[in-house]
Amino acid sequence: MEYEIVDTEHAFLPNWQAAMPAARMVLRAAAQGGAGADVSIRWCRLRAGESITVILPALLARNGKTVILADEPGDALILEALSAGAAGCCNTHAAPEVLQQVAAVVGNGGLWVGQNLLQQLIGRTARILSNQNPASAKAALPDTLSEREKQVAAMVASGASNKEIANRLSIAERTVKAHLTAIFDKTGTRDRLQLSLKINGLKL
Amino acid sequence: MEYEIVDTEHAFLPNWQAAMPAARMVLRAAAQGGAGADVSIRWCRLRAGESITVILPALLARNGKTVILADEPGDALILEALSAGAAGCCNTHAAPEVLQQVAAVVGNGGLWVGQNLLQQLIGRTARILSNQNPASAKAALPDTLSEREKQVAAMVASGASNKEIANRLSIAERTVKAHLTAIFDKTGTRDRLQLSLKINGLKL
DNA sequence: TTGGCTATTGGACTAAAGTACAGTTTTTCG
DNA sequence: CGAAAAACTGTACTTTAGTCCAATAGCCAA
Repeated sequence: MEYEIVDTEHAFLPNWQAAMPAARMVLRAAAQGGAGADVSIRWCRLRAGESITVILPALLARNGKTVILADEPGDALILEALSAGAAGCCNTHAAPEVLQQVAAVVGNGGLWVGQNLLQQLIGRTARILSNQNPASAKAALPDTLSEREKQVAAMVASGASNKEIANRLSIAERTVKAHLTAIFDKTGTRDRLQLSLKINGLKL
Repeated sequence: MEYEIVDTEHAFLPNWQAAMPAARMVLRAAAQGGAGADVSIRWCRLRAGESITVILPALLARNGKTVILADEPGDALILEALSAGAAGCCNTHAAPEVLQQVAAVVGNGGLWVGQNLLQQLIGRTARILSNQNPASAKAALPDTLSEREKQVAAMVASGASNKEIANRLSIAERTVKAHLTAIFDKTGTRDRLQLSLKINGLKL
């Protein structure tokens, strides 16, 4: 349960003190090199105007989870942080209870996302996902595909090779190819990768 | 800190017992009417095949937060639950630690979303927000990849063939293959489709 | 019954993709 | 400068993918 706070100056904010009195304060310069001790969560403060991509990679190379404490957290910033590998991103001046909450979630292997952003994410993506996530990929496929073809298409979209599909469906690899030819034709795709992108909603 | 568990039959599962021994068990029929007491979180079990929209509205009309305990939680189901107003959705048989985690998050006014789904939401929305530009894809790649490799990887992930990549980068197709071999090695993928899924956040 | 659709498979082939081994040039950095 | 990493390319090879032509068998509806 070792916490490490990384910042450009050695100032321990009151809310940090309250949330994690035992945390170790480290200057950002010092945090770059060396093989960090057994830190479970590394809190890195991101000051206004700074870019995540500049400081995050060096931190991720070390052990433990990384949480961004942003002076000016915006949805875009949070998304960027999470995409880049951070386990969470919250306001630098968040209440101690919130920080402890974040620590609990991240410590258990979760990702922390603020409620505002989460609501937005859900609203924005609900329809896309409910129709086009790999699990229910079949639903997103054109009705022109037969049942068997949808089945094969879904497996291709999730990364299976022809041989794997053949084995799992107990049919000849040749048959898989036949289905695929029909699928490419009906869906207007040229190969399995294009098909995957289409099924997964990443391409028009 | 009053917990109420709503189910069709009066069976207290072991993991529930462990996570919240003081919870009150209520049959679904009884939970529909009346002005519930001061319940902070209402856990409602959703059995296999049942629809959320049928049982959730009645529960939301009452006080407290509602969390769905799903026998067969899928991404689509979870989204449906959250969209419909639930504060979280997790597996009926989730470990006690997870349930307590959920309770903590929800109790503090948050929404609880599983990590898988969250990763997907983030990946998708990040792409939407950044308008599919290659920069976002590159950011999602391991920093062990060199600049050129990230460039190639991003193009592969968007569906380009080796020849197309070679033309666009004005290098030999052979060189593209060389980069790909290194990319597969570093990312732990076996072919371009797996790489695409990984980069696009559809696969661990 | 016949025609159409689907599922299945074979052989043969072309085209990509990916690997192995080997090498040169350029860039980066101490 | 000199070492190391990255970028680039070649020949040759194995493995998948995808296509073409052709055929058998089951199911359903006009």
